[in-house]
Amino acid sequence: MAEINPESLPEEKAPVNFIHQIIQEDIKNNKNNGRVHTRFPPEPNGYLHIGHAKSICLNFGTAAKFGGKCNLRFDDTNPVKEDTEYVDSIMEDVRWLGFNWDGLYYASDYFDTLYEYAKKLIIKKLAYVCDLSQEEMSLQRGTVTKPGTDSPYRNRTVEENLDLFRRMRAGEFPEGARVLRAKIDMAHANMLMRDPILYRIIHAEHHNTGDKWCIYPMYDFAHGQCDSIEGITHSICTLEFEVHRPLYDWFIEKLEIFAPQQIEFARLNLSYTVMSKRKLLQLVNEGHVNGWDDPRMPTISGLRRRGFTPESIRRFADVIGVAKRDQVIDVSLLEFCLREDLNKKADRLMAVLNPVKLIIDNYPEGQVEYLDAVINPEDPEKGFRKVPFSKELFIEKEDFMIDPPGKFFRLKPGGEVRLKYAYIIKCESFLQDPVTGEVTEIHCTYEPDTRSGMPNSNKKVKGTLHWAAVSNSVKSEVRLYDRLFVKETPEDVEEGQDFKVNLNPDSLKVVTAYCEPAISQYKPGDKVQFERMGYFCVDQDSTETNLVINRTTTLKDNWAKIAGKE
RNA sequence: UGUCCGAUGGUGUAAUGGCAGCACAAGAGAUUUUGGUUCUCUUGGUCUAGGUUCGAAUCCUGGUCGGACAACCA
Repeated sequence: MAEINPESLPEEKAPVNFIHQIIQEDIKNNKNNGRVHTRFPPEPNGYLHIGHAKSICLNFGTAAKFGGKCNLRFDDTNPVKEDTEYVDSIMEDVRWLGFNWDGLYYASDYFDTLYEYAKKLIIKKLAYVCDLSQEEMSLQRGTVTKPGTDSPYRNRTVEENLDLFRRMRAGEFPEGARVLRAKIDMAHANMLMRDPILYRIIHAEHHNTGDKWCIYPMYDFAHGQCDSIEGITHSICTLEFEVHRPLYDWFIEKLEIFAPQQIEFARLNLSYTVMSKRKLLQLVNEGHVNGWDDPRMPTISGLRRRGFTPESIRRFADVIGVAKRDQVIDVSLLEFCLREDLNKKADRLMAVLNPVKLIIDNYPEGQVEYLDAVINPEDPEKGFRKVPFSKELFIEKEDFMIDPPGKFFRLKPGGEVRLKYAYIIKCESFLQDPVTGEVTEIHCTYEPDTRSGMPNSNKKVKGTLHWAAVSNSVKSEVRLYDRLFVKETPEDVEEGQDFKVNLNPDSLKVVTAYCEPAISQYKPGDKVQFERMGYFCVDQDSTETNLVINRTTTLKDNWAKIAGKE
């Protein structure tokens, strides 16, 4: 059984996407005895990305919704591109997203059956061995507006075809020497029906079948039949396979086997990123990112490392919907789903990422107070943590301005702000670097009776700042990630350029942050909110002595908007 | 100059011949010891021209625009 996610289970009157409408109708008509069986069929030639997550949620979610089953099947028909590294990562990602497959299969599990299917077509005079070279075949295929011409090998006898095909399998011919083709119609308006290739010779080791085979079925000759063998009732796939459907149906009909129903939907596109495996591979290979799980990548493993939760991704998949028109989803919707989830779950902590020293002149030298701070205001049951407060603190440089604009309600000369969970302070003076003018030290006084919880703590001040004690903080390496591309559509480039010109040079900035001691209790993968700064997670690169933290995303920042307008 | 698919606010997605709704984004306000959260409100849409109908986003026809298809890739 595919795991049921109660949150994504639609309400009685919730809108139903067109695929679920079709399935509801099928169940009503008792098609397949009301059985619903889907599958997620990746090729193990790369890592899964957020686009795959949409498909995974759709397939597993559909099975769960209708009490059906969902398989995981690796469509591994091309040994030169595939690898067990990818198989492992795909299984990990699917599980992490929260799904459990019913059957785990490989297209290569069916190579024997597929071989028999091919022979059956030969016997039915519906397939032939063709000796044309790749170039010749491409020439004879015609174009979308011109019909192709028949291969001179099209009318070989059944016996000759059977013999040649057997010898292809036996390894008697070099790679590329011959192929097995379907005999359909070289003048068909659908190019895919112009005698497509069924089998080709590849003398390569397969990650699953080793050296058992030297001929491999084409995806088109494998995919539909694999679905059929597994009894898949609804083969949900992306739009580009719509033109393949007549071919799949042709195989099913001629082979006289169970007929799954293929339904196509629009693949996901996200603004400010690229989604094709080829481009992602390029980013990895050329070192623009640090591997498939780089937190800037739209891969599942990248999002996981960035600090996304499976819940937020499932919610996203639910919210974007399913339809047949091309969709480009604004990345802000993904961020919304993320914040919505993290806001409920993430423990609050204070950390200063861009520090400037603040000294409270009238606070006793050497004194340390341990103040109570709420762990998560959205989840009061989590209680409190202790934060050490003392005379010398760090605050964010951006929280102090010498001559601020009107709506700035942070710290300024002569101004008052609250230090969160602590006291109200007043800025008395500040020191500047004589050369750069940069503020190097801020001097304040505090009002002892304004500590949080004290009677006078209700005093109204405009701003509240987070802070960290100079001598009681944990230093950590914080990786500030931003979107990977500066352009909404990275592929949108001028003649002669490619998508990489739109790479964001500032997609990663590394800083040293001062964090309250409570950070030490969190382990790689744990998620927290640094108050006023954003959501962060502990990275796997952390060691005993060097804590590494990723910024998952900033908080929604209205001040940035106001400041930006001025 | 082919075949197939598609077209609803900025972005997505509903409405299945009967009041064009929802989410994100954007804008205004309230609350707030996170310029977060929460709450209230606002702006803004049926590609186009005909036809069928009492009534069309929905059905029909033409056009326009977008996408897919000519790998021994999937």
